[in-house]
Amino acid sequence: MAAEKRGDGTVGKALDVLNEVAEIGSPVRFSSLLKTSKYPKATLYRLLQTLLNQNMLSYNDEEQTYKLGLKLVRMAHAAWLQSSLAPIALPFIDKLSDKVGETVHLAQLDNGQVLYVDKRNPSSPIEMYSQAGKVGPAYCTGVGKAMMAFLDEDALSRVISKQAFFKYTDFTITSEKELRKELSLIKKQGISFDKQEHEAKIICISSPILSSKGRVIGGLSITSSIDIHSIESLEEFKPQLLETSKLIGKEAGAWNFPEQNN
Amino acid sequence: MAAEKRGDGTVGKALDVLNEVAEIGSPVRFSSLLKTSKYPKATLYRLLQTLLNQNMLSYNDEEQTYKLGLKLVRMAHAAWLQSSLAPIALPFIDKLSDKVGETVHLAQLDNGQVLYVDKRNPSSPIEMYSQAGKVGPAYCTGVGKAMMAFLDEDALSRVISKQAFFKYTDFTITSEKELRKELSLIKKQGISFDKQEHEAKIICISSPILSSKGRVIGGLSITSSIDIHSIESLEEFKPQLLETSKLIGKEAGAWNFPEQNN
DNA sequence: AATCCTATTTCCAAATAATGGAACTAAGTT
DNA sequence: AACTTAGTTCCATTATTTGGAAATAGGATT
Repeated sequence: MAAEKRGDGTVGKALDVLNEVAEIGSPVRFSSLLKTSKYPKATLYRLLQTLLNQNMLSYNDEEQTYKLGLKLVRMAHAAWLQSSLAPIALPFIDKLSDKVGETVHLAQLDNGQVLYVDKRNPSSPIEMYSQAGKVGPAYCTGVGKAMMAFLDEDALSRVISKQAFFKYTDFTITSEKELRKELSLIKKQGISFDKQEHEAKIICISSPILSSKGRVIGGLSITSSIDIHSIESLEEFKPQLLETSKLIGKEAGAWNFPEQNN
Repeated sequence: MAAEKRGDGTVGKALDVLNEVAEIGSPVRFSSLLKTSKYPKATLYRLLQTLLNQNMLSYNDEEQTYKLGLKLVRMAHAAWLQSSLAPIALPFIDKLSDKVGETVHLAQLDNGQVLYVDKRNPSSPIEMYSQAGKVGPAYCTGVGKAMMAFLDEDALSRVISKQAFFKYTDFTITSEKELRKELSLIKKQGISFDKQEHEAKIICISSPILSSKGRVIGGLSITSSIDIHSIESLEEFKPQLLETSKLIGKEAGAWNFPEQNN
């Protein structure tokens, strides 16, 4: 279900194809791409060749498959440095991670999803799949809900419209109504929890990172497992979490970090 | 000094502009880009608009500046997963890092440079700037030299021609002749060292990761500082380093990891 | 408040590049 | 040898890109 972009000419089409390859997530053959592609054979073929030339894709001769190129990894590092909260938040996250000894995530909202932009592991990490660059759902993660709770109605409804409300676990929120109720509670409390809503056994406490004008610029969370913590014991991190979020927000202001989100 | 790609039409031009923004490394204004761009005003303008539309760039209204977009961070995560050695090498690197308690880097050659694709920090990290996605010079890093040493002459001369031979420290190798001498020594020993050649005080021991056919697919290093280790004490890691590299090479074979490099 | 900058954005006819149906090639199958 | 399937190339038509120039916006200066 690739997003359709209107009217960006050839560049748009090429990036469309690139996205398709990214979404498939594993090396793909031409014919396989052709089946789901909205472009005719010759066009798709040429777009792939161009992307290959540009090192945005790489091609495996033996298997005749295309996959994303390393050039993207390089570019993304630059993007991460100049466009994410991570470099600004780095020292604060290090400190928080040291203090609490648990997994810490830094996230931003991107196109209605949670984009993790940094992560700190404790010395003995719990098994969990997340990394910088990974995206996750907003409606059933701690950071996602924390950020949504502090959006203005306009931005919020845009974000909500993009939620899939897939029931990952028995505890996943699966309707807009439930979600909005939860969000207003979060806004009151200033903090959100993930009570095994996305992954079984995984719980977290999160807070939004707000700019000086009160606009959402990111989210911060401390994650653990029910084998180690209860929601109640996670709640003890609340002061440190809020303090760190505040410091990051202030620092971001000093760096003129932009506030818009979608 | 952006790489010129000829003949990829509009897509090539757009990616060229994207690269330019990436290389500048900080938010840029239109006029600033225009000065160094090979495209006329209106063309550059439209290319930027297209990239904005596609979320490859983001625009700061107040400052009127362009920077790389978060979409790149998302795509790169996918690229990292499907095109780098990192996912394959992950368990082996974790284990090595645990055993030696030092910083471990996993790198690949990309366009004549060292591209770091993964990194493990010890519990008490030394101060050092490197991350997944970061690139570094090949001629003066442990992993760079280890990988170069095992290239065939054809690939090697291509890579050497791309080296800048900038003198980072008093110990940096600054000529092709010196480098080739060093590389043949490395090939004999099966291991390379970085003796403060890139950053003062930073030393490392590295080995190449070879495919079953003996072709270079990556490099692995254990890094430390002269405050903690001598070159001699780093050398004690040699067996573990070689063992890990071998295991990763074998695993990569099982996964059909491609062997080409430039 | 009028004028002059300078930076950014829009316009449009000419130039160029992209398109895609169809034909072709290569590699495997019956 | 005939047939299938997958990938690549061709080329006249069509659509997009191009870029000089003009318009606009936002300061700064008088």
